[in-house]
Amino acid sequence: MANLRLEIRHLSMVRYIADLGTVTAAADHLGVTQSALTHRLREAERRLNVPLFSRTGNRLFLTPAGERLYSTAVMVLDDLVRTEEDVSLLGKQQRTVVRLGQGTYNRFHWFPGFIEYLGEPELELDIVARAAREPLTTLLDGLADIVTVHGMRRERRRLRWLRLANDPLVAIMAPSHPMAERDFVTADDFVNERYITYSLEPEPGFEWTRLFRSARQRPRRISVVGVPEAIVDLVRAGLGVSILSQWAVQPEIDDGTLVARPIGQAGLNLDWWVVVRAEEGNDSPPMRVAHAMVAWSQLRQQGTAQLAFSQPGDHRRANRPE
DNA sequence: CAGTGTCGTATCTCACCTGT
DNA sequence: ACAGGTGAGATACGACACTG
Repeated sequence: MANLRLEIRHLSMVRYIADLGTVTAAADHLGVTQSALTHRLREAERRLNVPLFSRTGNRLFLTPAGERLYSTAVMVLDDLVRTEEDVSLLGKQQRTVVRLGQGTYNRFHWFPGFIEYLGEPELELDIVARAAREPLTTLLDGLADIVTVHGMRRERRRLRWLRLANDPLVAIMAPSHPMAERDFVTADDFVNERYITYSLEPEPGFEWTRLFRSARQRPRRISVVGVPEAIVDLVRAGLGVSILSQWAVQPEIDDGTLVARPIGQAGLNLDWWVVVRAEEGNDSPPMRVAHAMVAWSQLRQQGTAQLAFSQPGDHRRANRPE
Protein backbone atom coordinates (compact mmCIF):
# COMPACT_ATOMS: atom_id res chain seq x y z
CA MET A 1 0.00 0.00 0.00
CA ALA A 2 1.23 3.47 -0.82
CA ASN A 3 2.37 5.58 2.11
CA LEU A 4 -0.41 7.87 3.28
CA ARG A 5 0.45 11.53 3.35
CA LEU A 6 -2.37 12.52 5.69
CA GLU A 7 -3.37 11.34 9.14
CA ILE A 8 -6.69 11.15 10.96
CA ARG A 9 -6.04 14.52 12.60
CA HIS A 10 -5.82 16.12 9.14
CA LEU A 11 -9.18 14.63 8.17
CA SER A 12 -10.88 15.89 11.32
CA MET A 13 -9.26 19.28 10.75
CA VAL A 14 -10.72 19.55 7.23
CA ARG A 15 -14.10 18.34 8.42
CA TYR A 16 -14.47 20.80 11.27
CA ILE A 17 -13.01 23.85 9.51
CA ALA A 18 -15.49 23.21 6.69
CA ASP A 19 -18.40 22.52 9.05
CA LEU A 20 -17.75 25.41 11.44
CA GLY A 21 -16.44 27.93 8.89
CA THR A 22 -13.43 29.21 10.80
CA VAL A 23 -10.12 27.82 11.98
CA THR A 24 -10.75 29.26 15.43
CA ALA A 25 -14.09 27.50 15.86
CA ALA A 26 -12.66 24.23 14.54
CA ALA A 27 -9.64 24.50 16.83
CA ASP A 28 -11.92 25.12 19.79
CA HIS A 29 -13.99 22.08 18.88
CA LEU A 30 -10.89 19.90 18.51
CA GLY A 31 -9.33 21.17 21.74
CA VAL A 32 -6.23 22.78 20.19
CA THR A 33 -5.24 26.38 19.59
CA GLN A 34 -6.02 28.26 16.41
CA SER A 35 -2.29 28.48 15.75
CA ALA A 36 -1.85 24.73 15.98
CA LEU A 37 -4.67 24.15 13.53
CA THR A 38 -3.27 26.72 11.10
CA HIS A 39 0.05 24.86 11.23
CA ARG A 40 -1.78 21.59 10.73
CA LEU A 41 -3.67 22.97 7.74
CA ARG A 42 -0.54 24.36 6.13
CA GLU A 43 1.23 21.06 6.70
CA ALA A 44 -1.62 19.11 5.04
CA GLU A 45 -1.61 21.48 2.05
CA ARG A 46 2.16 21.17 1.81
CA ARG A 47 2.00 17.37 1.93
CA LEU A 48 -0.67 17.24 -0.78
CA ASN A 49 0.79 20.15 -2.72
CA VAL A 50 -2.68 21.60 -3.26
CA PRO A 51 -4.72 24.25 -1.38
CA LEU A 52 -7.64 22.75 0.54
CA PHE A 53 -9.31 26.06 1.45
CA SER A 54 -9.66 29.39 -0.28
CA ARG A 55 -9.48 32.47 1.96
CA THR A 56 -12.14 35.16 1.56
CA GLY A 57 -11.80 37.80 4.26
CA ASN A 58 -11.88 35.94 7.55
CA ARG A 59 -13.77 32.95 6.18
CA LEU A 60 -12.40 29.76 4.68
CA PHE A 61 -14.12 27.88 1.88
CA LEU A 62 -13.31 24.44 0.53
CA THR A 63 -11.53 24.30 -2.81
CA PRO A 64 -12.51 21.45 -5.19
CA ALA A 65 -9.59 19.45 -3.76
CA GLY A 66 -10.83 20.30 -0.27
CA GLU A 67 -14.36 19.19 -1.17
CA ARG A 68 -13.02 15.83 -2.31
CA LEU A 69 -11.06 15.37 0.89
CA TYR A 70 -13.99 16.57 3.01
CA SER A 71 -16.39 13.92 1.67
CA THR A 72 -13.86 11.18 2.40
CA ALA A 73 -13.09 12.67 5.82
CA VAL A 74 -16.74 12.57 6.88
CA MET A 75 -17.10 8.99 5.70
CA VAL A 76 -13.85 7.76 7.27
CA LEU A 77 -14.35 9.53 10.59
CA ASP A 78 -17.94 8.33 10.95
CA ASP A 79 -16.86 4.81 10.09
CA LEU A 80 -14.02 4.99 12.57
CA VAL A 81 -16.33 6.11 15.36
CA ARG A 82 -18.69 3.25 14.57
CA THR A 83 -15.84 0.76 14.41
CA GLU A 84 -14.52 1.92 17.79
CA GLU A 85 -17.97 1.45 19.27
CA ASP A 86 -18.25 -2.02 17.72
CA VAL A 87 -14.82 -3.05 18.97
CA SER A 88 -15.59 -1.67 22.40
CA LEU A 89 -18.81 -3.66 22.57
CA LEU A 90 -17.10 -6.81 21.31
CA GLY A 91 -14.36 -6.32 23.89
CA LYS A 92 -16.93 -6.24 26.64
CA GLN A 93 -18.61 -9.29 25.06
CA GLN A 94 -21.90 -7.80 26.11
CA ARG A 95 -23.65 -7.48 22.80
CA THR A 96 -23.21 -8.61 19.22
CA VAL A 97 -23.29 -5.83 16.64
CA VAL A 98 -25.12 -6.53 13.36
CA ARG A 99 -24.60 -3.76 10.79
CA LEU A 100 -27.57 -3.13 8.55
CA GLY A 101 -27.50 -1.30 5.21
CA GLN A 102 -30.37 -0.36 2.96
CA GLY A 103 -30.15 0.02 -0.80
CA THR A 104 -31.14 3.38 -2.30
CA TYR A 105 -33.00 4.86 0.66
CA ASN A 106 -31.57 6.07 3.95
CA ARG A 107 -34.99 5.98 5.57
CA PHE A 108 -35.31 4.07 8.81
CA HIS A 109 -38.69 5.02 10.29
CA TRP A 110 -39.45 1.26 10.46
CA PHE A 111 -36.34 0.60 12.52
CA PRO A 112 -37.64 1.15 16.10
CA GLY A 113 -40.66 -1.08 15.45
CA PHE A 114 -38.47 -3.82 14.06
CA ILE A 115 -36.08 -3.72 17.02
CA GLU A 116 -39.05 -4.12 19.30
CA TYR A 117 -40.31 -7.07 17.22
CA LEU A 118 -36.82 -8.65 17.09
CA GLY A 119 -36.74 -8.82 20.89
CA GLU A 120 -33.08 -9.85 21.12
CA PRO A 121 -31.51 -7.35 23.54
CA GLU A 122 -28.08 -8.95 23.16
CA LEU A 123 -28.10 -8.00 19.46
CA GLU A 124 -27.14 -4.43 18.67
CA LEU A 125 -28.38 -3.27 15.26
CA ASP A 126 -26.24 -0.61 13.66
CA ILE A 127 -27.09 1.34 10.52
CA VAL A 128 -24.54 1.67 7.67
CA ALA A 129 -25.61 4.75 5.73
CA ARG A 130 -23.05 4.29 2.96
CA ALA A 131 -24.81 1.09 1.84
CA ALA A 132 -27.48 3.19 0.14
CA ARG A 133 -25.23 3.71 -2.88
CA GLU A 134 -23.68 0.26 -3.36
CA PRO A 135 -25.37 -2.15 -0.97
CA LEU A 136 -23.94 -5.40 -2.32
CA THR A 137 -20.39 -4.06 -2.51
CA THR A 138 -20.72 -2.76 1.04
CA LEU A 139 -21.86 -6.21 2.12
CA LEU A 140 -19.11 -8.08 0.26
CA ASP A 141 -16.47 -5.66 1.57
CA GLY A 142 -17.53 -6.59 5.10
CA LEU A 143 -18.69 -3.08 5.99
CA ALA A 144 -22.26 -4.29 6.54
CA ASP A 145 -23.66 -7.67 7.67
CA ILE A 146 -27.10 -7.37 6.09
CA VAL A 147 -28.39 -5.22 3.25
CA THR A 148 -31.80 -4.78 1.68
CA VAL A 149 -31.94 -4.30 -2.08
CA HIS A 150 -34.68 -4.01 -4.68
CA GLY A 151 -35.14 -5.29 -8.20
CA MET A 152 -33.97 -8.52 -9.77
CA ARG A 153 -32.20 -11.13 -7.68
CA ARG A 154 -28.59 -11.33 -8.86
CA GLU A 155 -27.18 -14.70 -7.89
CA ARG A 156 -23.67 -14.68 -6.59
CA ARG A 157 -21.97 -17.58 -4.86
CA ARG A 158 -20.94 -15.37 -1.98
CA LEU A 159 -24.46 -14.11 -1.22
CA ARG A 160 -27.69 -15.48 0.22
CA TRP A 161 -30.95 -13.82 -0.81
CA LEU A 162 -34.22 -13.89 1.13
CA ARG A 163 -37.34 -12.39 -0.40
CA LEU A 164 -38.52 -9.57 1.83
CA ALA A 165 -41.54 -7.98 0.17
CA ASN A 166 -43.22 -6.76 -2.98
CA ASP A 167 -43.78 -3.04 -2.43
CA PRO A 168 -45.49 -0.56 -4.76
CA LEU A 169 -43.68 2.21 -6.55
CA VAL A 170 -45.83 5.32 -6.27
CA ALA A 171 -45.88 8.74 -7.86
CA ILE A 172 -45.40 11.37 -5.17
CA MET A 173 -46.47 15.00 -5.25
CA ALA A 174 -47.44 17.87 -2.97
CA PRO A 175 -51.09 17.71 -1.79
CA SER A 176 -51.90 20.87 -3.79
CA HIS A 177 -50.58 19.36 -7.05
CA PRO A 178 -53.22 18.68 -9.76
CA MET A 179 -51.97 15.08 -10.12
CA ALA A 180 -53.11 14.47 -6.54
CA GLU A 181 -56.72 14.53 -7.83
CA ARG A 182 -56.19 11.43 -9.99
CA ASP A 183 -56.89 7.85 -8.97
CA PHE A 184 -53.68 6.75 -10.70
CA VAL A 185 -51.07 8.34 -12.97
CA THR A 186 -49.54 7.36 -16.30
CA ALA A 187 -46.36 8.28 -18.16
CA ASP A 188 -48.29 11.04 -19.99
CA ASP A 189 -48.91 12.83 -16.71
CA PHE A 190 -45.17 13.35 -16.18
CA VAL A 191 -44.34 14.83 -19.59
CA ASN A 192 -44.83 18.48 -18.58
CA GLU A 193 -43.73 18.04 -14.96
CA ARG A 194 -40.34 18.63 -13.39
CA TYR A 195 -39.30 15.06 -12.60
CA ILE A 196 -36.91 14.72 -9.67
CA THR A 197 -34.76 11.60 -9.56
CA TYR A 198 -31.81 10.66 -7.41
CA SER A 199 -29.57 9.40 -10.17
CA LEU A 200 -29.39 8.73 -13.89
CA GLU A 201 -26.06 6.92 -13.44
CA PRO A 202 -25.15 4.16 -13.83
CA GLU A 203 -28.75 3.53 -14.83
CA PRO A 204 -31.98 5.46 -14.33
CA GLY A 205 -34.51 4.16 -11.86
CA PHE A 206 -36.64 1.08 -12.27
CA GLU A 207 -39.56 3.29 -13.35
CA TRP A 208 -37.61 4.37 -16.38
CA THR A 209 -37.83 0.99 -18.11
CA ARG A 210 -41.16 -0.10 -16.65
CA LEU A 211 -43.02 3.17 -17.18
CA PHE A 212 -41.42 5.78 -19.39
CA ARG A 213 -39.63 3.58 -21.91
CA SER A 214 -42.56 1.25 -22.48
CA ALA A 215 -44.93 4.24 -22.86
CA ARG A 216 -42.46 6.02 -25.17
CA GLN A 217 -42.96 9.15 -23.07
CA ARG A 218 -40.64 10.83 -20.64
CA PRO A 219 -40.58 14.00 -18.54
CA ARG A 220 -39.17 16.98 -20.44
CA ARG A 221 -37.59 18.49 -17.34
CA ILE A 222 -35.46 16.21 -15.18
CA SER A 223 -33.58 17.20 -12.01
CA VAL A 224 -30.99 14.86 -10.53
CA VAL A 225 -30.53 15.55 -6.82
CA GLY A 226 -28.26 12.66 -5.82
CA VAL A 227 -29.95 11.85 -2.54
CA PRO A 228 -33.40 10.19 -2.41
CA GLU A 229 -34.12 11.91 0.89
CA ALA A 230 -33.75 15.30 -0.85
CA ILE A 231 -36.42 14.25 -3.36
CA VAL A 232 -38.95 14.03 -0.54
CA ASP A 233 -38.13 17.57 0.61
CA LEU A 234 -38.30 19.04 -2.89
CA VAL A 235 -41.53 17.27 -3.84
CA ARG A 236 -43.12 18.20 -0.54
CA ALA A 237 -42.22 21.83 -1.27
CA GLY A 238 -44.05 21.59 -4.60
CA LEU A 239 -40.87 21.84 -6.69
CA GLY A 240 -41.57 18.74 -8.77
CA VAL A 241 -42.85 15.18 -8.77
CA SER A 242 -41.12 11.85 -8.47
CA ILE A 243 -41.55 8.09 -8.19
CA LEU A 244 -40.33 6.26 -5.10
CA SER A 245 -41.05 3.09 -3.17
CA GLN A 246 -44.13 3.62 -1.05
CA TRP A 247 -42.58 2.33 2.15
CA ALA A 248 -39.87 4.98 1.89
CA VAL A 249 -42.36 7.86 1.94
CA GLN A 250 -44.96 6.32 4.25
CA PRO A 251 -44.35 8.83 7.10
CA GLU A 252 -44.98 11.78 4.76
CA ILE A 253 -48.08 10.05 3.32
CA ASP A 254 -49.37 9.44 6.84
CA ASP A 255 -48.85 13.02 8.00
CA GLY A 256 -50.44 14.40 4.83
CA THR A 257 -47.44 16.35 3.56
CA LEU A 258 -47.13 14.13 0.49
CA VAL A 259 -49.68 12.46 -1.74
CA ALA A 260 -48.91 9.08 -3.35
CA ARG A 261 -50.70 7.76 -6.40
CA PRO A 262 -50.36 4.33 -8.06
CA ILE A 263 -48.50 4.01 -11.35
CA GLY A 264 -51.07 2.94 -13.91
CA GLN A 265 -54.39 1.31 -13.09
CA ALA A 266 -52.73 -1.96 -12.08
CA GLY A 267 -49.91 -0.35 -10.10
CA LEU A 268 -46.20 -0.98 -10.41
CA ASN A 269 -44.49 -3.10 -7.81
CA LEU A 270 -40.89 -3.72 -6.88
CA ASP A 271 -39.37 -6.78 -5.22
CA TRP A 272 -37.26 -6.17 -2.12
CA TRP A 273 -34.69 -8.65 -0.85
CA VAL A 274 -32.64 -9.02 2.27
CA VAL A 275 -29.12 -10.22 1.48
CA VAL A 276 -26.39 -11.65 3.73
CA ARG A 277 -22.98 -13.13 2.99
CA ALA A 278 -23.14 -16.84 2.13
CA GLU A 279 -20.63 -17.79 4.81
CA GLU A 280 -23.07 -16.78 7.55
CA GLY A 281 -24.48 -19.84 9.28
CA ASN A 282 -28.22 -20.29 9.73
CA ASP A 283 -27.92 -19.45 13.41
CA SER A 284 -25.51 -16.54 12.97
CA PRO A 285 -26.69 -13.14 14.24
CA PRO A 286 -27.02 -11.65 10.70
CA MET A 287 -29.12 -14.62 9.52
CA ARG A 288 -31.31 -14.43 12.64
CA VAL A 289 -31.92 -10.74 11.93
CA ALA A 290 -32.54 -11.43 8.23
CA HIS A 291 -35.13 -14.12 8.97
CA ALA A 292 -36.74 -11.85 11.52
CA MET A 293 -36.99 -9.07 8.92
CA VAL A 294 -38.73 -11.43 6.50
CA ALA A 295 -41.13 -12.70 9.17
CA TRP A 296 -41.86 -9.19 10.38
CA SER A 297 -42.49 -7.98 6.85
CA GLN A 298 -44.91 -10.86 6.19
CA LEU A 299 -46.75 -10.17 9.42
CA ARG A 300 -47.18 -6.54 8.51
CA GLN A 301 -48.41 -7.26 5.01
CA GLN A 302 -51.56 -8.69 6.58
CA GLY A 303 -52.69 -10.37 3.42
CA THR A 304 -52.28 -7.37 1.15
CA ALA A 305 -49.86 -7.30 -1.76
CA GLN A 306 -48.10 -4.16 -0.60
CA LEU A 307 -45.55 -2.77 1.81
CA ALA A 308 -42.44 -4.09 3.32
CA PHE A 309 -42.00 -1.56 6.08
CA SER A 310 -44.90 0.83 5.52
CA GLN A 311 -48.10 0.93 7.51
CA PRO A 312 -50.98 -1.11 6.09
CA GLY A 313 -53.58 0.98 4.31
CA ASP A 314 -55.17 1.79 0.99
CA HIS A 315 -52.44 3.72 -0.74
CA ARG A 316 -54.80 4.95 -3.40
CA ARG A 317 -57.06 6.76 -1.00
CA ALA A 318 -54.97 7.04 2.13
CA ASN A 319 -54.47 10.77 2.05
CA ARG A 320 -56.52 11.98 -0.81
CA PRO A 321 -57.14 15.71 -0.28
CA GLU A 322 -60.75 16.70 0.28
C1' DC B 1 -9.81 36.25 12.73
C1' DA B 2 -5.87 34.31 9.92
C1' DG B 3 -1.16 34.04 9.71
C1' DT B 4 3.86 34.19 11.42
C1' DG B 5 8.06 33.80 14.45
C1' DT B 6 9.91 31.84 18.43
C1' DC B 7 10.35 28.60 21.89
C1' DG B 8 9.19 24.61 24.86
C1' DT B 9 7.62 19.88 24.84
C1' DA B 10 6.50 15.38 23.06
C1' DT B 11 7.68 11.81 20.11
C1' DC B 12 10.55 9.16 17.19
C1' DT B 13 14.94 7.07 15.71
C1' DC B 14 19.26 5.24 16.42
C1' DA B 15 23.21 3.67 18.86
C1' DC B 16 24.73 1.50 22.76
C1' DC B 17 24.35 -1.24 27.02
C1' DT B 18 22.68 -5.08 29.89
C1' DG B 19 20.55 -9.38 31.15
C1' DT B 20 19.10 -13.93 29.79
C1' DA C 1 22.50 -14.11 19.73
C1' DC C 2 18.60 -11.87 20.98
C1' DA C 3 15.28 -8.94 23.49
C1' DG C 4 14.57 -5.12 26.14
C1' DG C 5 16.10 -0.74 28.40
C1' DT C 6 18.38 3.85 28.22
C1' DG C 7 20.02 8.22 26.56
C1' DA C 8 21.17 11.66 22.88
C1' DG C 9 19.83 13.98 18.87
C1' DA C 10 16.37 15.05 15.29
C1' DT C 11 11.86 16.18 14.17
C1' DA C 12 7.07 17.42 14.71
C1' DC C 13 3.77 19.76 17.13
C1' DG C 14 1.50 23.22 19.83
C1' DA C 15 1.39 27.53 22.77
C1' DC C 16 2.28 32.26 23.22
C1' DA C 17 2.81 36.78 21.55
C1' DC C 18 2.26 39.55 17.99
C1' DT C 19 0.95 41.66 13.24
C1' DG C 20 -2.09 42.82 9.45
